[in-house]
Amino acid sequence: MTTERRPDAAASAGAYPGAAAIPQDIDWSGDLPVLAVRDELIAAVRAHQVVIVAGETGSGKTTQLPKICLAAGRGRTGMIGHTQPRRIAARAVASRIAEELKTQVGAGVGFKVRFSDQTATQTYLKLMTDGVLLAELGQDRLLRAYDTIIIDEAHERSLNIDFLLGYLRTLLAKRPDLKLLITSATIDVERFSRHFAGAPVFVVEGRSYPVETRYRPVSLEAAASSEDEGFELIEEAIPRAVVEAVEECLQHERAQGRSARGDILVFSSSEREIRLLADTLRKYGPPHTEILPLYSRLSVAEQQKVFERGSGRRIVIATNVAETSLTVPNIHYVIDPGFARISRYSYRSKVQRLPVEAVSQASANQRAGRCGRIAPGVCIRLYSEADYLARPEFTDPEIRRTNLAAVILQMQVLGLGDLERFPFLDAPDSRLVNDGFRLLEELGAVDRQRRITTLGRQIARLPLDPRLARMVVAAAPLGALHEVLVIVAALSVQDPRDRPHDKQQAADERHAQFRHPDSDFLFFVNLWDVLAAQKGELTERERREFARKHFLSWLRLREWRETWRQLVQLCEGLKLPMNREPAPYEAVHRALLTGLLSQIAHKGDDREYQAPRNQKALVFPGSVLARKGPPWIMAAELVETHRVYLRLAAKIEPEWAEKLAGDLLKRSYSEPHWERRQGRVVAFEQTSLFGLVLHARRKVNYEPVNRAEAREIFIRDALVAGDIDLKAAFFRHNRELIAEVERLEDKTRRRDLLVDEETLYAFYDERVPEDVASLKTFEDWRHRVEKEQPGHLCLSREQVLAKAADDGTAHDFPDTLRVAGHDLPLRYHFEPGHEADGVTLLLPAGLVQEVPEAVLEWLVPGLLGDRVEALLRGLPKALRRQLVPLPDTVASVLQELGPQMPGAQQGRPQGAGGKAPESLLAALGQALLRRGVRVGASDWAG
DNA sequence: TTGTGGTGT
Repeated sequence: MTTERRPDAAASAGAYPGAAAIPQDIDWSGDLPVLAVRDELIAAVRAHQVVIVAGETGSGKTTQLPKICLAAGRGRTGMIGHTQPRRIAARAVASRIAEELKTQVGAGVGFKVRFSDQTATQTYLKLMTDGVLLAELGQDRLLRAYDTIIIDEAHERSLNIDFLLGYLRTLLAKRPDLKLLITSATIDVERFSRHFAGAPVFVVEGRSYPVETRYRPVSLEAAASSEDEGFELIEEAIPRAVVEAVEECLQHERAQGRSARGDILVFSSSEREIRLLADTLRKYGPPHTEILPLYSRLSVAEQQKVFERGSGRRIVIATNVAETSLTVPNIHYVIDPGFARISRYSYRSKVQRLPVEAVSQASANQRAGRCGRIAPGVCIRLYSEADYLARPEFTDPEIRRTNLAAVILQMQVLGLGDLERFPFLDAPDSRLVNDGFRLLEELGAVDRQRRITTLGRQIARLPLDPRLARMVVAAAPLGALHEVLVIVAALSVQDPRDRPHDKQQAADERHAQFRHPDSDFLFFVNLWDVLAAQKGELTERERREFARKHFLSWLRLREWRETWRQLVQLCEGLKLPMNREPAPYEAVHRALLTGLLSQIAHKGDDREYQAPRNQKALVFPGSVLARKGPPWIMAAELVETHRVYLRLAAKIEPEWAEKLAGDLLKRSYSEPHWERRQGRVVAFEQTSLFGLVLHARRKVNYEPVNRAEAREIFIRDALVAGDIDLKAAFFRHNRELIAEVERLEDKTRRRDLLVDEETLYAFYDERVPEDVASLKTFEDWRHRVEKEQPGHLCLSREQVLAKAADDGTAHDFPDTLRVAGHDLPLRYHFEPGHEADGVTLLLPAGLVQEVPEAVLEWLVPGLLGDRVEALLRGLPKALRRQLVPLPDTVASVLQELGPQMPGAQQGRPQGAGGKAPESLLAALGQALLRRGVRVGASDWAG
């Protein structure tokens, strides 16, 4: 780790001690192509602010350019900063150049990568990763620590490089004293030149041997009949073609009469395909040949085999790791099927995809170049020349195919303004930019106006993916910072688990003891606890042994620990308190969920999960949840390969997501209605997040949702309909008033006496304030208002009566009927067709015998008219005709019948005990007879 | 039933 640190560069620009350490004489020995143009380069550096140097591997540009800069007088007012895409390269280049300049690494020449700063005050040449230079922008906006900057391997076009090239272009005007050198493979250098106002380009020969390219297109005859051509190609046709190509290499070697065997490098697109090719080659390939897989995730020991020279011939089957990151020694032949997995972020599905694609011409050439380093080589391409020529010249730069949230956030912090106008070499797709902002908004790092928030600044200060940084910030208040830092550190380095192909089961068994049944994340916490406990107890040797036995990569464990340590320090700076007690599951996972809101999924049929935006996904088979499948999960990654996989997952409760989602949560309401028991208006709420329904039908108080509508429902269904438990005088009064009118309606067999509901609604609507929509708010208001106006809510008789009812009602429709000396209650009901329609005498069983039927025929005075009219209408036509106009006859007959009603003299009908009453039909018959119409008993209908 | 390769305040 760091021993010395430079003082603040900007403040000490005048007192830069590196210049004094620069050697007087530079050793130019060594036979490197770049030295042929050394003097021109020195002159160019002096004359131009920007110089582009294109050269292939072996040109010596990486080691000689810094020296050329020194010779051109650079490094005198600030360091020469020299960036590399990879840490390993930064270290290696630093030690090579330190040796050539006869200084020590960490003295005149230093390097700085994550976790290791080997620079000193006298350092005049600083190797670093491009990520480090970017990070330094935070403290040193004008890069005053440097008077020269070399961006190496610019053709790789990583996000870091593209950002740096854009930033440096803006910086050149502000720092006229700054020199910039850009090196690249000999591809597309004109683009770089144009980007920097026509900077001069030097093309330096690589020192490599000629490579003969042979095109051997894969025969797809066998695949033609297959339904899945891609499958056929990868599973059968390519392995077959590779076997043939290997044979061709061996034939070539025999024809050359070479004594030493040459190794063969086969490019492959994935671990799976490597296995497939390896199996095929072991079966059908040449005997006595070592087959070596090579890919980044391979354990260190297995990778190391590639660099240990064995005795026999070797065939190395490698992913793209061998195209840029690792140089496989002794390669005379390259076999290139022409495919690679390319990471592409889909702004539409918000998913990282890893499709297998045909590689670009640039990539194919880079692959071919891998066999021309020690001798003339042969590259066999398993595709046609026409295919090659039809391919894109260059691989899409990363900025065109990745999520841009981190870059956007960085630019916001640096105040670089509008990303759309930033001078990128290739402008990012605006849809990717929008999606980057969308993610930042989801994380709360920017607001709706896309301005960075306080939270965003905290996130930006952590050297983490924004999602992971968000988790860290959330963890402290939840008392789960310790666990979350352990997890986040693990997620930001390579998985420390080794899983050698031939010992998969053993590895899985060893790893199983650290598993948590519901969460892949807690694996890391469990493992961490065990490793932490060992620190005081076991020697390093014992701990290494433990790691080995448990299929854990010591190197990656160290990276994990160092990342964690760095994060712990930063959290202290951010004043995020560390928990001492272990955090419960919920706290840890709520914190994680803050960064993974758009990566939740809901269990569907079978093992399939429904992920956001209507996507089907599967839990990655290595997860503890792969078999179990709880209803709701979140995943650290959502990657599409053969399927969409949810990798590193944990069980969650949908309520956690609901609470965290804020404005992202969509709520819809249905069926708002009054609930008497709750005394309020409720509705069913449906919540959803990114199209996933978190809760389908939850009963909620509707008042805060839509107060106006809730109030209307409250007035209509509670106050007007009377469906409310109110012990209030006004309410009893109003109910009684309404009941009275309703009784009147029943008696008079009409439905137009009570005012309609709208009128009653209007009455309350006028009085009840806007903010009253429930029993409680209503009562609170009523108690206040009735102190001033006690009758404020009382309806008057006029207000409930639609028309004035006549005053004869009490006589015409008595409430009781006097029968056999008893006042018996009468019930009125107006509902034609109903059993109880009309008037009903409630007769105790004991009195049944005492009531003459004749009494009942007469009904009550108010109904007698209708009854008589009905009887007359029921007469045979011949009789009826003599009674027209019927209404007149009814009116005049009633005049006579009225006084004859039972009990009419006393004002009340009478039953047995008085004079026996005459039957209605008899009385009516008499009345009609007086009008000259004789009605027989059989003439009465029914 | 399984993922290309890097980088960091």
